[in-house]
Amino acid sequence: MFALIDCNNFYVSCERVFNPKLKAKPVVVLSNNDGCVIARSNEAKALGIPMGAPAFKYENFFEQNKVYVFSANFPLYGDMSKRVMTIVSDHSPEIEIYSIDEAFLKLSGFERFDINAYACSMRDKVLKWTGIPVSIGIAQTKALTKIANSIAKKFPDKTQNVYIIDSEEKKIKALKWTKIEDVWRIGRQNAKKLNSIGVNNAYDFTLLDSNWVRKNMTVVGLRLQNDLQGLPTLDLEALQIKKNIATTRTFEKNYTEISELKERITTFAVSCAEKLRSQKSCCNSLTVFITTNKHRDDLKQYSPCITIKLPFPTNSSIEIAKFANLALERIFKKDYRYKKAGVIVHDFSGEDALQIKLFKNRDERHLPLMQAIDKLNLTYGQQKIKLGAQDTKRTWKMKQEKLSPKYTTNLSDIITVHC
DNA sequence: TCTGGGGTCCTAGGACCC
DNA sequence: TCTGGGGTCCTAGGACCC
Repeated sequence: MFALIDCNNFYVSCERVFNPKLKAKPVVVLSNNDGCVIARSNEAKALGIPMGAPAFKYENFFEQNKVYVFSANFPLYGDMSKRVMTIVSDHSPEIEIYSIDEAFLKLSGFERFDINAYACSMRDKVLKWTGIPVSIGIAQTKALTKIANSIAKKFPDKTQNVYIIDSEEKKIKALKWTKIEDVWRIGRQNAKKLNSIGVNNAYDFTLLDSNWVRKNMTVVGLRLQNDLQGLPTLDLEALQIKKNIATTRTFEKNYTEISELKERITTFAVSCAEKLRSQKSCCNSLTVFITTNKHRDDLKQYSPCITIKLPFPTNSSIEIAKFANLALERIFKKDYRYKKAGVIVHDFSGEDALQIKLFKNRDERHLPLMQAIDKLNLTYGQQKIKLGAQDTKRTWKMKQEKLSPKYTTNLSDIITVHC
């Protein structure tokens, strides 16, 4: 059997742990730049606020309905996630941390266990030790645990947030209950395709001819079908180092000059290089993109993107920034209003695996220099040491007007208890 | 005025090889 | 008249996830 542990309305729950007056109130958390809604409490969902709602369109609505609004506080959520995962990982030697708020467990050798009692005690322990409520779904396969989990979440009174699919009848009932567009790994495009041939729920999907599924939904769809039928096909996946690292941002205003974009691209490149160094990788190629505002159909659109191969693997901020700017120069065109840009690095090799090239080699002096910069930034705060091409006056990163304190990761934000 | 950010996997098609 | 067959590698783009 597999189990899926999923934190309920995770970001909202994190805010509630340190701010109890938010309990039973509508609460939403906004994306970076306070752009759109990325988490909602049950009360906010009941008010009809959709996922991804643009915040500016809902300003009045939030006020009228007394909705508590927060800017995303990722240091807090990341730290709370670590605490939850530590507890969860005590419950099985085989775990896959699937996202910031979800983990799969493999329950091998639990045949003689009362799995329900085991799951309930895990749920209680996480709540008591971290304050985060979780739902747990258990079934034969990963795809079925996803469904079990949504049942556990949807019917808290009946399930106490723990649901096990352990019989054929329960499986069929659960599959019939799940709308096809709500199935894990069925996105908008596939749902449309399936609806058009009369497949409306997960059960219909399991009955489809597997050749049709293979042909129209690739092996991805076929694996999912097997898994939903109860045939374990998707296994736990080991934690691996990243294969891509990206830093992308929407700007607070439109940029038209290449000099402005160069400053942004340099900053994004530096951020990618820092992330590369933290996982001890070098990149061999990078992609730069810039784009105009896609939500404005009255403006001229231009969204170029370019990938370049680097002459040698590197994780030096200086080198990566230099190549990213060369790439930018090749795609930039005048007379457009750019709203967003990004740098993505890929094709990684290990930091130590240096390959000597005949003509161009990386500058070995960069490595100790970068180590020194990383150390200084760690001690004195992010971005204290910057490249000259970055805007040294720019101290803020993005719009975060409703940010809660970093209760668990910043000593000056620690909560005070009055006895 | 204002609409997020960061990932993974798969496939088709081009370029190349003998 | 007629122009093979079997590979590999790489990349862009689509679809999906949270």
